[in-house]
Amino acid sequence: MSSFHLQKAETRPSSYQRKEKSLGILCSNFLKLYGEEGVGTIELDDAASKLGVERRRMYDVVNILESIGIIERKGKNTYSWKGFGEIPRALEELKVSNDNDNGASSSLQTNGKNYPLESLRTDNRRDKSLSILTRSFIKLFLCSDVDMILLDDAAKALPGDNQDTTALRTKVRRLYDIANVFSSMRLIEKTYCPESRKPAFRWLGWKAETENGSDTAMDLNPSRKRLFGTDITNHSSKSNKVDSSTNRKSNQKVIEPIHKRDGGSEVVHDGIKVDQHSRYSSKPRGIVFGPFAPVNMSSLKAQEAERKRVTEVQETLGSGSPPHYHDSQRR
DNA sequence: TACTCCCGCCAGAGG
DNA sequence: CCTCTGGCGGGAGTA
Repeated sequence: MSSFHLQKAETRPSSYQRKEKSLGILCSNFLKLYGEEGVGTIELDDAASKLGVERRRMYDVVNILESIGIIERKGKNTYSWKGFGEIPRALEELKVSNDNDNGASSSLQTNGKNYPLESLRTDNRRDKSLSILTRSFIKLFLCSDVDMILLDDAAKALPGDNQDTTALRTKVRRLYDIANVFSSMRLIEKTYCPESRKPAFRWLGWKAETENGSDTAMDLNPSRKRLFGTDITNHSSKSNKVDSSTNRKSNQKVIEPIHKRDGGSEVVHDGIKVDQHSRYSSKPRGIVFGPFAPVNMSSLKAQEAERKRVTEVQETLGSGSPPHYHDSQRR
């Protein structure tokens, strides 16, 4: 690993708040930062420092965003900005892509090494599971008529060994990561399953935003569920994958647009308010930086200072050789 | 308690 | 060997 890690529990500012460091916020900041301005090239290390996060996190965001077509990997450490306009295209492709069948099917686990749908030719034979999982997750919505999905169900439905509970747990963690960034983009939204009361996610789709605010619903009619992947030729098997100890019944048709979305101006996703409108409008303003990020991204000074500070801290506790991080940071 | 999901270790790929 | 990637899951933060 290259960059400095640190920010161990004991060094975190007492004001530390986990939520401020969520992938969703990082994603929002990232999009605002590169969103407009003809910034064509994105350097990961540069982005990491500008956004005040460790490099590792950039890989998460970048891999998810690439699945949506917003950016494209150019090479080591560099990505190019494609734009939000690519989203509809990317989604359409996912919708139609005829992989080893999208998620939802039970048949595709090649024993031994569970193998996720890989086609998605996008680019080289890169098996980034997060990318694959992201695509599969999206396809779950686009190629079926479900209105909302429980991540646990999604994990079971998506490619992989759904027998291995540990693997499932890990997959669910990843889905949370993905859901976070998509929620921040308002591509999906969190809700609760009417009957089970359990947390679930609903697909909102991407709506092109026209200058004057009028949006052009792209693949979703406000509060009109059905219509989702309904006519996609190849969605064939979408249901199945049911059962599950606790709540069998799994996804499929949970319908009932409880929280009729749209209308509202801001939605709360995990307590974080997302401004529906001014999203990525223009000018990288309103960026929400993490706890130790610079206050104003244009001032590299602040960043440098921060970095220096961080380095110091690192040195300070250098000799210690912390076998295990996650110490405490009790309450 | 149940749900979230950040954090960073570390293996593997690339150069 | 070094740097870049990113799988992975422990366990802390939240609701």
